[in-house]
Amino acid sequence: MAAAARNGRKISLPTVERLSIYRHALEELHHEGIESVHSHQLAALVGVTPAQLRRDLATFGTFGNIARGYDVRQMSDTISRIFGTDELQNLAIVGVGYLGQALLAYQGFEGRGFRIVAAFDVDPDKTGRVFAGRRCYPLDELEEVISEQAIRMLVLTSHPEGLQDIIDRAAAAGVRGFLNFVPKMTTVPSGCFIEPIDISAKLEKLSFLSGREASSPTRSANKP
Amino acid sequence: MAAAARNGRKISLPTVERLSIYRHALEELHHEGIESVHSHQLAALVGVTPAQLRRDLATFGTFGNIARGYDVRQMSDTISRIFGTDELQNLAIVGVGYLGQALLAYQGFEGRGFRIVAAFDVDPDKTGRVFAGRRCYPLDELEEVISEQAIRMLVLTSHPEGLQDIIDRAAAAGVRGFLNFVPKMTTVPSGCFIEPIDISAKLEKLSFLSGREASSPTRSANKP
DNA sequence: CCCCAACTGTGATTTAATTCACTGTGAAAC
DNA sequence: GTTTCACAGTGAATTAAATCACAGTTGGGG
Repeated sequence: MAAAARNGRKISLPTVERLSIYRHALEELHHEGIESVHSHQLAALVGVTPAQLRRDLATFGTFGNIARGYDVRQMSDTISRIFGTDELQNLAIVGVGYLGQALLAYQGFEGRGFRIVAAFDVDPDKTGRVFAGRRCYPLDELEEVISEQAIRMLVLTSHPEGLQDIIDRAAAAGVRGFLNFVPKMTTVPSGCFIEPIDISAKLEKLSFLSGREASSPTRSANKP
Repeated sequence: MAAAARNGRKISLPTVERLSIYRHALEELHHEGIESVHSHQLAALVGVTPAQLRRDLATFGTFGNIARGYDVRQMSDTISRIFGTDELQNLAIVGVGYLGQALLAYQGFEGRGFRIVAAFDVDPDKTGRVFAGRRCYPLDELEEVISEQAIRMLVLTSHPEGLQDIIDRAAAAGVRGFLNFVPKMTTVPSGCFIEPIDISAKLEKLSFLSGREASSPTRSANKP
């Protein structure tokens, strides 16, 4: 059965991160009309070893038919269920600058189980307006809108000032996850999670890797 | 001495990633006028253990004065040198959509050692125009501009179609690093590096973490 | 001038992640 | 029906990362 052992089992974060990659590859296979796939095929596609793929999946239960391999559709659905994205989750964006507007315009979230339902900003020129179909609220109404629209996660693209306060208020209002593009040190209350995305840091990593003269890469972002 | 052991030593990628965080915290300390810092102070600031911080730094040589701790300015400079961002590195953006324009408008890269000098797009309505001070070239001129402007890294925000071809051409023209926002499986020639940023994947991770009911987080993005 | 306190750098240890290697299974071939 | 083959799942082994714990050092205080 595909039922995942989601009770208090110890699940490593690297595994969860790879799950996203697997699911993405499975979606592509599904689009190509492929219905089942073997561990070594999928592993080659995403650049991991077959053993690791099998180990990752085994964390959540047993999926595969021995002779047919893994059912593409079923495995994709199961991963969605593990993520909790089998039903659309409501997000809001804090900070309607260039990046915020880019995210509001991005069409790819719904296919991954997320829906941006609101935006917030301090700028009175922006509040009240509608961006890509979503209303921009003043920050005063943060708690109210979070509660009304059942917002589970916040995407932070605002200015650094007052960021910590926004996080604390949102957490108190029931938000548990924060995706943070703002290069600023923050903390979240226990039970909440924050995932920083530091674009400059990624560039620094690339610069570091590129800089060492064509020596053996310790580990690359893809297969060597 | 602060001279780093940058000869063929084995350096773990997790360490390099934390270096970005350390440097960022050091910049903040520098702004506050603080000149030296002890491992336990800096460690607390960024959410790692003092031992890990010391171990990370020791990878690159020996920095610290035992009684004064680490010299903020010197250590920040040393990290820049390790990254190779002590001199500005030229970047170009491929794909001048919402995200591409947001990155072009972002003011924070120069302070981290990066300068966007050009943009590329397929759309004839965009090529020839200037976005936030940078010219947008047609993709035909990719090799030419890379070579003329000494572009070391590419930021990919285009449509998935033709992405692999762009990577291959850019790599042949001398680009060694790619920051990829496009949710598409790609490969790079050996000696090149690609760093994917999958925003939806980060949201999935957050959703997974939030979903498990307030149980002990296996590991969080910040200190527990 | 010498002792004390506190810190860095690092060998040793522990913990986590990955890979290896084999077992049992199920479908297909004959 | 039986044999064969290839694969999923998994304990065991290996490798990598993080933590512990201490030796050696340096500045400050008496």
